[in-house]
Amino acid sequence: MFDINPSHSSPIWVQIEEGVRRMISLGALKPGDPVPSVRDLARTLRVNPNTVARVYQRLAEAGVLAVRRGEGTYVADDPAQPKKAEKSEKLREAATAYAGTALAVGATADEAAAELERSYERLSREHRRKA
Amino acid sequence: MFDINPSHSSPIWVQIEEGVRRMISLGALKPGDPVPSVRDLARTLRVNPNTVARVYQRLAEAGVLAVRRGEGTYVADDPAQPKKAEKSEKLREAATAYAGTALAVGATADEAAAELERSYERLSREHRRKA
DNA sequence: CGTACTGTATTAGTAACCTAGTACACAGTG
DNA sequence: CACTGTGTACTAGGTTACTAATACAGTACG
Repeated sequence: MFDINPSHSSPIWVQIEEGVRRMISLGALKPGDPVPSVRDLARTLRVNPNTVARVYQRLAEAGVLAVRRGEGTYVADDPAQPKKAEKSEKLREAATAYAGTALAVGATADEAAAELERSYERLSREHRRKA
Repeated sequence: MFDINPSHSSPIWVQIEEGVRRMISLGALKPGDPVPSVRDLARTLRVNPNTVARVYQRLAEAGVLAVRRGEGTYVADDPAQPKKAEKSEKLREAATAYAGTALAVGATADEAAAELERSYERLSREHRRKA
């Protein structure tokens, strides 16, 4: 599936939410596909079921997942994409954070760009592998 | 100086520490220069003095700042740079985080790279302006 | 000396996040 | 029906990050 870093500063539920969205963006999860049950994913990621449940609820509310109570949770038929404005904002915010730490450790723009490319490659590959 | 985002997921003290390191990396703060007093910076950034004090202590311990108790805090004569290994690790971690959210919002590698470049530009400009 | 500025230390309180445990309601299967 | 696996709800507890208030210690200056 994907990995979680409990010692990372960003909350676990955010990491899980992004993980699921990535899987869908990359096509590792397609419309109609079932996602792991709350308890299963919690066990796999070694987190509390409540944390996963919260993410599924958020994603269902956002139109990304469809919940069939008592049966399971599935990728929505037409999974909602972030609105253009929201996408831009989040992208800009994340880019600022990355540029900020890159500058703080004394990395040049080229070094930062190269490392970004490698990360993109790696994440894409990992998700496609487990599709 | 630089900006702080209290609603951001990363702790305020991390943002401050990175901010100071950026200023030094970019030459806005030079060896021997005084940095704002704990209380001054705290007031400017609208944070608690203890938070700033903690950052200064960490940076002093790391060899980036030199504290002259009762007098003030200054950039070290030869401010320590992160070790190569540490630099690589932090860069990779930050790049992974950025690539992760970029993929989650459905951004292409090109879009992410372009946004990164803009952020680099902006941060560099801001710091040089206030040097 | 006294005053005013530095950094430092200690204690207490608040909020967010996560964990843990339990219980309930719905769907599928035998 | 019983049984199992779904999502959901609720309460309680711990940890971490930050705030708040206060006090202490060193330096500069008049």
